[in-house]
Amino acid sequence: MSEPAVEPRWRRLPEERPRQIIESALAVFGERGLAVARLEDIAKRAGLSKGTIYLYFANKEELFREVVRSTVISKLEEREQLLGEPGTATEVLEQFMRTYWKYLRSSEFAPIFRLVHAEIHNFPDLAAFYGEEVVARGHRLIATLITNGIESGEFRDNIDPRVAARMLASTFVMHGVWCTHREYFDSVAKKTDDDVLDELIDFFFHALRPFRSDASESATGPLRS
Amino acid sequence: MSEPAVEPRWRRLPEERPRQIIESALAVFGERGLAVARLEDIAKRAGLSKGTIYLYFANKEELFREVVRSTVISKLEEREQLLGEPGTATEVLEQFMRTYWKYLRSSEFAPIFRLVHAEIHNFPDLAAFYGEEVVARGHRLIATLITNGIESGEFRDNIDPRVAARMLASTFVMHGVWCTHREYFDSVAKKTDDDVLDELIDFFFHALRPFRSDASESATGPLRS
Amino acid sequence: MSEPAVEPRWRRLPEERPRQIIESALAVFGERGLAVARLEDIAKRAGLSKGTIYLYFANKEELFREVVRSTVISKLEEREQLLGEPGTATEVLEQFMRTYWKYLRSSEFAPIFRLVHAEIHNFPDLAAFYGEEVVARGHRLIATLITNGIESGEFRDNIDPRVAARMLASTFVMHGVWCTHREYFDSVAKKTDDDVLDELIDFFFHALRPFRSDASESATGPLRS
Amino acid sequence: MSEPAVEPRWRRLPEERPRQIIESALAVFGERGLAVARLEDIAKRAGLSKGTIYLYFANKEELFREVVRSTVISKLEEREQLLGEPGTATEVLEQFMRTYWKYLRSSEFAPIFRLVHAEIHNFPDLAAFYGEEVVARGHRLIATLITNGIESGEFRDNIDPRVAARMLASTFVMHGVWCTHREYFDSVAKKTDDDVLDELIDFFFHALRPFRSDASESATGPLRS
DNA sequence: GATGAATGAGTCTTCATTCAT
DNA sequence: AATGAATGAAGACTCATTCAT
Repeated sequence: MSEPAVEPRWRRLPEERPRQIIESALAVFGERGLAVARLEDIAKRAGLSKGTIYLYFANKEELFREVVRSTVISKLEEREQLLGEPGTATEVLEQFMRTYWKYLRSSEFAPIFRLVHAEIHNFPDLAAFYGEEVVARGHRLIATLITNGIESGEFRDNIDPRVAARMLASTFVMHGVWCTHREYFDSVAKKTDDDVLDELIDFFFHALRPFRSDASESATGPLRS
Repeated sequence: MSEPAVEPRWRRLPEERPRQIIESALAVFGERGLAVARLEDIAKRAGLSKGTIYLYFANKEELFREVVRSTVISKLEEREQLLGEPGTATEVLEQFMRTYWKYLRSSEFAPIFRLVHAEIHNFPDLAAFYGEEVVARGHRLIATLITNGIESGEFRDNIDPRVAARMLASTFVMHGVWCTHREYFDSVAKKTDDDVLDELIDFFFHALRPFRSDASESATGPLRS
Repeated sequence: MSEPAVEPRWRRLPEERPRQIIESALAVFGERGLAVARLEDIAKRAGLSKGTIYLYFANKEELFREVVRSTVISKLEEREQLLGEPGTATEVLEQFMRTYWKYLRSSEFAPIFRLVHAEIHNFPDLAAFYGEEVVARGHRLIATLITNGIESGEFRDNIDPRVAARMLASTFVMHGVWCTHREYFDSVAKKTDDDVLDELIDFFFHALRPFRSDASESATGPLRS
Repeated sequence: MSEPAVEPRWRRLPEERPRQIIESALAVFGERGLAVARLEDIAKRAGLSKGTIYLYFANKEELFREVVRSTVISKLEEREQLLGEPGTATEVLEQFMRTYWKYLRSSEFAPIFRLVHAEIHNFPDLAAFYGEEVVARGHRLIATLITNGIESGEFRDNIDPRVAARMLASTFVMHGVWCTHREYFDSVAKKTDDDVLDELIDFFFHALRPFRSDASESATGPLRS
């Protein structure tokens, strides 16, 4: 589970296959959901035939598990590396927000979000895995970044970093979802991804700064757009 | 197994049937998802037989549409009434947050959230309906409350009310989801719903207030818990 | 298992269905074997559609179990009634042999024999059931008839009735099988069922009688045919 | 799982392959039946890979034919050699019964019996082959032995040797089957193979002897056990 | 010769939908 | 209006067979 992203499942060989299938499955599961997705479509999209999937995954459910696990795991390490980056807490946090947003806007996030929220109900082990390794671990990372800022005096000290971390994460995630379905949500309909990111960054630095400031370097202008 | 699933005290009024079915369907759809939910289970839970559903709904999909629509609509009016309430913007906004949170923690919200996000791809019309009537309309309501506060000087004036509304809504919604699955998310695991609500209220008033203040009446204590 | 032949499986109604299906299944299973038989063929032969079978039987295997059980059970009681019949031991035993032979030559026996010997391997519970309720119980019945004859002096007393019962049963069963596939077994190819029955009866009375007799009433002629 | 299933000491001679495969196939077919047996299991048991079987047999069905044919044929010659043995008819017949019983109790007989009776419908050519080469030929052999005994005055002369041969064969075969599944058949449950053989021998010499005798050399004791 | 990955036809099984009662 | 038996289309899964290496 924490080994290199592509565990040799229960057969070996064309080292490509499992990854090919998982990618294809992520797309199809993400579009249709676990129950509606057809193995045949996954196979077709991967350029394989139905039966081949069964050479690498015991069944549909097991494939689903691997899709969630392996897609999620591949993101975990790189995220943590931010902690070692040089710069002020403000700079590092802003960098984190930009990276985070990029992930939330990537093609990987939307299907995973849908799958997790739609199906994970029926997979308690996956839910526990996702809750701990993705959500909680993410929150702890953000909390650490904020703590750094509090200690350096960049952020106000009357805030619980863990609470603030949740505020940040929740806001970013929901905005990611809304932006993915821009056509349905007029709140973000006319904004670009970058507009929205700027709003998010502005809002959080305002909320975190010890004093109100009408102008600042990165979150420069007033929020009122 | 051959008796009616629920005690047939008095035959319910026929006009109640559709509502009965929708309630039952919301529960079952919410638990299993549209694709996996079985009409038979919905019927059984409603104390009816499979065929009866077809007397009131054209098919499974149409039933699903009605479930989302009618569940959602019933919430819309009452929400808007807040605008007429007396009190300062701060008081009204806090009241809104409490009401909102109560809804997010009710048994209705989780299934609807799951359904909408799980099936959104397959029901563009529902997505549009939900996006406009629930999300956008909600955002506008919040934005109005915030605008009132800005105009009264209670909130800082360098903020876009519509942006702030989104921040608030996104935070509340995601926290609602996390609290629903507390067992998997250690970030909120040890907190009660009321704890979390207090954090949310605190955070937002801090973010909205024109000047940093270390103590305030409603969001009294420091955020650091 | 010992209730009236047609247990109401796990749904009720058209009291005919289960029996219809079991009869059809006996034929198809008997022809093709459990693995090769197609549910669809069973359904078709019963004038039903595939899905209907699943209203009465959980799956193919369970249907198979019921086929063996119910087909076999229906024969059990009537067989035992012979014990109460009037007449000399010789007369009753001959009557038993005639009845037994009739059953072995009926359309029910061949498929059951094939099924039992081909498939029962994989169903230890069925094997135990069949071994006890059919084979052992049959042997005990025959042994009782022979014991009666020994006590009356009709049969020789230096024979173990239980051993003789097995000899009789084994001979009858195998001859039943060979006669069913007459086309392949020239040993019985040119004989009618009645010829073979006469041979069986002759042989056993010769083997059981205390003294050699060159002529006798029922098993009259010499065995040499 | 990726090593050759059996230790690859020396590569076996290629000419052995077909025999290897047939032996393995007999075991697997015998256990599972033709339809359920998987080529892969046969290959694994033979220490080969699936594809290799196709180098020697056109397909599964052809392999099955060869299994039955070759297993059966190997027994045919040795059986016939009994005819040339020295000794009285009684001695030779008893020797035959012992040899026959040994075969029936060997690991080869049970699977072949099961296969033939299970699949006979689908392979008329095999059925004809088996019926003639095994059953009929066996009956003729026994009939010859009995004829010898009649002519020598050892056996009674009012018996049709061909009929008696069938009686003997049927009894032995069914007892072989019952003994193979001792756990399910209490009639033979507590007896050893040798006990059963003694009973069979006793019974047949009693049935064949011209006069009742309470004691005899080979089938000495009374049958009553 | 030998391998085993890949294929896809063939079946079981489920369940939305229909309809006679 | 209500029922629930019956239908049959749809999809997961297996495994004999092929074929590139």
